[in-house]
Amino acid sequence: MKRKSSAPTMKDVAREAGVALGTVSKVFNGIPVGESYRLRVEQAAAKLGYQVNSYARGLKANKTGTVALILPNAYDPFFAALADNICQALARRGCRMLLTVTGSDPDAEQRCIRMVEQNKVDGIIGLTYNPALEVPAAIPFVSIDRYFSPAVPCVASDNFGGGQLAAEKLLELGCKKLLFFRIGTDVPGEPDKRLSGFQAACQLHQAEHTVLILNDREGFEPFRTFLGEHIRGGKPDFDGIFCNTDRLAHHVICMLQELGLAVPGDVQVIGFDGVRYFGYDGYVCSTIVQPVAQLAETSVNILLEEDRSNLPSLICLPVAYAAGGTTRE
Amino acid sequence: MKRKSSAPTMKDVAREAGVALGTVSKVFNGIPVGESYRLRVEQAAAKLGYQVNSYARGLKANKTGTVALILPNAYDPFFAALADNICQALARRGCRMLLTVTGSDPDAEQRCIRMVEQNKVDGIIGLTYNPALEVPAAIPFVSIDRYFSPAVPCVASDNFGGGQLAAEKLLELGCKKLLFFRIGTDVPGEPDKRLSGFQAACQLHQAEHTVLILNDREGFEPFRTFLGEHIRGGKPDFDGIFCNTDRLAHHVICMLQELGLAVPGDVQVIGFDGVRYFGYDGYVCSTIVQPVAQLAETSVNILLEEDRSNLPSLICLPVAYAAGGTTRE
DNA sequence: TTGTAAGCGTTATCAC
DNA sequence: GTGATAACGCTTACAA
Repeated sequence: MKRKSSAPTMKDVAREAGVALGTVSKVFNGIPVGESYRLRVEQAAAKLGYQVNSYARGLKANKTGTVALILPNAYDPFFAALADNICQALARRGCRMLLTVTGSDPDAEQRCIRMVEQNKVDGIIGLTYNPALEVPAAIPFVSIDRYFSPAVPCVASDNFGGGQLAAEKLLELGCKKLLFFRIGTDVPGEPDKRLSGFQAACQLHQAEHTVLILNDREGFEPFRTFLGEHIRGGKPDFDGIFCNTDRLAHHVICMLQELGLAVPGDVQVIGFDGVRYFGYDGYVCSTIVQPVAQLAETSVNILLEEDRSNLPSLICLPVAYAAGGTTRE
Repeated sequence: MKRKSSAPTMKDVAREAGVALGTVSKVFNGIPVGESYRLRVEQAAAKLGYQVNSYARGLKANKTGTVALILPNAYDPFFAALADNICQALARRGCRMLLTVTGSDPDAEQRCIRMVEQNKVDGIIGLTYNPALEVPAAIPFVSIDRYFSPAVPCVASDNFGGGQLAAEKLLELGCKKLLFFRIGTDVPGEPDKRLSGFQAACQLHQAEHTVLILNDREGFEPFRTFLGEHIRGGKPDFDGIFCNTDRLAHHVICMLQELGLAVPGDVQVIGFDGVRYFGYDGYVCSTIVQPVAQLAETSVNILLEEDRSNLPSLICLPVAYAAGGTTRE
């Protein structure tokens, strides 16, 4: 019988191995130690099932090997993929991930930050919508999709390039009259650039285009109304739609079909995000795919970068077009 | 200027407030203390932006307010919903969630367990496929969807009831010849009961039914072959299919359509899980909905239960049928 | 009631 | 290269 019932400590290992406490510590920190000692310690540790207590270690070393990820939610396919990839990227670096979801509530976002602050995490990766969010200067912070200030590194997809790409693809596929649809929050963010890129490409190619932007709380119905109003004699005024997100694209496609239009026959639709059925099957629609894995990897790399004196303030990662059945190939 | 550059400690607060260290501690632990003292402490803490260091606290109290969730991945819509709901349920109880993903790799699962063991989490919720998984007896553990032993509480949907419900719905909707399709792991788990329930209902109603079970690594193609072989003259040998998961249902529906059959016109299909488009839009198909929120809430409640002497070994939560366009209503 | 002091498990600094 | 010893920030008896 070992002492109490609690987990074995370094002291136990030291006693078991017949060495000093400090020696055990060195073994577990990769600090050179006599071969015979190391073996004795390792055997004793294995025998006792010893695990270093990372809290005690964190208390002393002021590093905990834990990073917090703050997300609006974990069920949205894009966020879910992000969480998954970030978790893996962190694991590769020997870190654990604390996940908090905010429900897009600014107060909850601030609470989450405070909560993880207590936990002495080594860093925070946040995808947030609180325009007044106070990020603690003491903890490394990386923002995804939202630029705060030069001091806070932001990692995002090349949203501008993605918007361009979408427009060019539609034109290349024969579309003559384009539509841009967007629905979302008022809080400015990198994704806003999708429209800019789209417009830039349209201008460059002198393509007719219309823009419709809605706020979250208005719901999808105004799009239906708009679409309905622009169909004359069964044929639409437009033949290509770029939607700000795959989710919107999906809704729009359903609306078009309900209105009797064929996709991609009458109208071609491209979304944004690269959402797949069940997370890993085919694309839900033709789309501009965000490089989720690179987004994750990059965020983690920047967050864990030792030299924080010279970090980029914005990194945009390349997107790619993927056919998903709602464009004519 | 405060001392170093590091975060303020209780000692700083005590000095600032002009009280003793112990008093500050009491204030932050809700232990009664003189009103005037409490105010002084609170003001000082606010002024300094003090946050209790939960690692130091955990070191002493042996409670960290952190729970680990071990999942095969975070991108599968069901797992993602689970992660989201468990995160919320934990937050409601003042706990944080450490998320680890294993890629369904048994070794990775064991590694995750060891990793979180180091972190002195207050408990572990696991959805795992390692049949030989060693769950540490010292840490409260709740298993989702897989029964280990009477000592390890398992929380699951009422899979048997769900299977029954699916069969009954199909029969009620006029199906005469039923099919059960399943694809998945060999590791036994609660979801296996979906078939048992389905068969029980078929027997009860004396309904013809066929069962096809595949292993993950065989892919979906055998289903296509099977379906193709059972269509004569454009009409199928069957008119109702219950698929083990919504994902399988989705693939089957695509196959049926490719084979020229109408869903739900010629064949009705019911899946299992309750997967929604983009996590919160409509159901992907008619389905037996798992009560994800209750699954999460229940797991957390059992995990955090103080009295661990008398825990249930298996809890099954009620499922519900939801129409999703692949059945005739 | 308030203040004091002894740890919790590690790491880091020294003498040996 | 090894082994005492003093922190790290907090909780908690216990003494004032």
